[in-house]
Amino acid sequence: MVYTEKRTEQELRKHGFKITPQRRLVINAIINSHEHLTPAAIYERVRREYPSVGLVTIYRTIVLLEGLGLICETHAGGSCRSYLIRRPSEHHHHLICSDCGKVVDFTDCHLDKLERRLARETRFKINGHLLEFLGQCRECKARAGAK
Amino acid sequence: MVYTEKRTEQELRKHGFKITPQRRLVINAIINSHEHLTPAAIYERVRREYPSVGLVTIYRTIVLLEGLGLICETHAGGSCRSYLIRRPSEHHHHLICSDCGKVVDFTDCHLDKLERRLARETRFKINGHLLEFLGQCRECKARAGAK
DNA sequence: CTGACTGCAAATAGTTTGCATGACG
DNA sequence: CGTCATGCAAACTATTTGCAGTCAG
Repeated sequence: MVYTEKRTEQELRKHGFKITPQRRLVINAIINSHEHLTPAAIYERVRREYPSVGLVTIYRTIVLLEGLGLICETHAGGSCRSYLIRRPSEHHHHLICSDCGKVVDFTDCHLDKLERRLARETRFKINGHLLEFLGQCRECKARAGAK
Repeated sequence: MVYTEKRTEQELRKHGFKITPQRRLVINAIINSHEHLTPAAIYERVRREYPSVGLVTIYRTIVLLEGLGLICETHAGGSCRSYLIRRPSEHHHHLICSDCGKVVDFTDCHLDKLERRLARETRFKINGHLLEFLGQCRECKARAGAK
């Protein structure tokens, strides 16, 4: 947790960007949520601590953090503009709860073999892939069942 | 090709929707493109044949076709609102060229084992997944190399 | 100090809705 | 013929840009 925060700030400094309270709050909002947040959701959270913040700053910070590879977009859960903190840089994927938005990361997708086969068959040069699982987490499953 | 078109129209009729020239053109535009098309791109193509069409109709038709499962969204290639025709309903995925937008479908993702393991470990009920590979097709690779 | 960052307001892009007219079945 | 579909205009939402003042380094 604290580590991720430190690392994110270090990365900003390393590239010559300034650490402002607004940026710090955006980073914290994303780190402390285990869901994927839309720009509006980030705005709302940052505003609780810092009411004068502008939505524009949220957008600009998102672009910045994404450019540095510190956060990443999710796709499967509705909005295509939802963001998550990116844990240290290994390749990873998400399992997303479609009810509450909770996200679980996993890293071992074993797609290399498939990727190689596709590359061979289609003669594409494959640069990457997007993999997200969608489902219901334990709690939401229970809640839905109880109804 | 023709088959897909017929099937799409049958499906519309089956659900009580009317076949209008506009709808036919939207369907054809999506079928005949081997790229994923944004609403604006579909609009432009339909307009060539039917200049009085409204962008609104494109949106409404997209929603309709998507609701019937006849087209599907792509995610990996930039815009999150790009559509492809969905070949008869088996589960499939896309390999997308990030330069020209060309799409190759593939069906065998072999993710069942991974899905079961994730479900067991996280206690999620997994409902589906999104998998897209991104790369450069043969032609774009050659063109890029030649430069 | 000074350039980068912020917040406001306004511009822009993308999408949806209300309503009168038109056309498929 | 009745109803569903269309197209226009207008409303909305989401995002971006210009600019003057502010602040981190």
